Amino acid sequence: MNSRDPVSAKPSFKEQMLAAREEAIIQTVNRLLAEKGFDAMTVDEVAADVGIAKASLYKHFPSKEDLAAAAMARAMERACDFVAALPEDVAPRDKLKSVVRWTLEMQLAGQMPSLPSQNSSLRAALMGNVSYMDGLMRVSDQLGAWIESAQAQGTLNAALPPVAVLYTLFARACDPVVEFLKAGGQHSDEEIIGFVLSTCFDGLNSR
Amino acid sequence: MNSRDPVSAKPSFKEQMLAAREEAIIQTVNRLLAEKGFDAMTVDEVAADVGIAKASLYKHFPSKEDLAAAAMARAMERACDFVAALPEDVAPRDKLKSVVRWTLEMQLAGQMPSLPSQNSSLRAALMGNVSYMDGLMRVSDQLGAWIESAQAQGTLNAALPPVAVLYTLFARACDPVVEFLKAGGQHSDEEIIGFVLSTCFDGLNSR
DNA sequence: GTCTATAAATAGATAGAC
DNA sequence: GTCTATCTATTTATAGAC
Repeated sequence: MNSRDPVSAKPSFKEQMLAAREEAIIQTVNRLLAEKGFDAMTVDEVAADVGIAKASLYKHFPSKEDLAAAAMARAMERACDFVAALPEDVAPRDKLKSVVRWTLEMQLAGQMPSLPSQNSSLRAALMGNVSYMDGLMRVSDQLGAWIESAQAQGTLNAALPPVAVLYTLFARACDPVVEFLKAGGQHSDEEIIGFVLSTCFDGLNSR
Repeated sequence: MNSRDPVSAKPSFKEQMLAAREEAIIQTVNRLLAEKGFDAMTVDEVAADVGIAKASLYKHFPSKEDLAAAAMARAMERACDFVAALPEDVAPRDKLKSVVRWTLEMQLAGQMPSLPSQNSSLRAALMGNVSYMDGLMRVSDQLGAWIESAQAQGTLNAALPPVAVLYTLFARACDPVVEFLKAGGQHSDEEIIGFVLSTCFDGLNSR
């Protein structure tokens, strides 16, 4: 159990410093992605914000796309953790609601990164990031299972294909309505969350 | 009634050619904005697509932002026309539904331009474009009136602030769910429209 | 690994002839 | 107004010393 056994070895001080720096980088990227988006974010800016030279940044991540992918992977990990930590005894529909609420809270806190879905080089970097893909699959599988349960229980509209429901829930994580209502300044964060949750699950129609 | 009377004058051949060229430019920009978004669209590309030199493009529009704003203004005009052409005898809620359906059809046809909401220079160009601002106000006013009517009639959830409803409807015009479902290839355009309309107005919950 | 300095490429915008 | 050619700034990425 030493440095010759990389699996169980306790990380050395150097390794811890390295990990801490990468963590700082990812957090900065995460914030910038949430603030201004992928295209407007520059690598110079990231380096300056972290407080290291740009060349050092490229020792950790080989490209801007990989930088963004790492941040998305981290966000997906957090989503995974949240999903896994939900109490068992809650109805599947309410679990889905909790997840949406969580994504809305992240957005309002300026901590939800989002990427342009059209960029192909970015898609390649995302699909090449095993951590991201793993998290995405796990979250999708879990949400998909809850969706089907809720539809079987009659609490979720069974006329909708589960995948359409899944996409609709994912889309709430980058819903422009949140930022617009926030920019309006007329409503508290909790009110905004209530409105979006209501339109999402209850719809616009009167009941 | 000649060239000295610019208000009522019949446009000269030269003016018609100019207008036609600008129309071609705007249509190209519209398509590129729908395909790849503002950041990925380059001015070189626009010029090449239209078939003129880049410098010529800049004689018509002073910047890339103005180019995009012109395309958005045109799209807003079309929205205005559609809204104005809706039959009077339809219930307000169904008029709103028709408008959303129209935006979904535009998206599926690859003709709905969309801009990043974070870019500030872009916002300035948009707000400086009187045609766009005029169309935006007219559409917003009309939709707002229908929203309040529908809430008064009890067909739309009156617990939601009208502005939240308005934003939710606007957001459907750039809903990523549409492109994801389209990319999935499992559903027809009409099915996709049905799903999105259902989630928007009926919500995800079972009824 | 971190730094300074620089390369290499791209893209928005313009000069000046016609 | 349209063109070719060019400018200028920005940005991703790297070379090479320490």
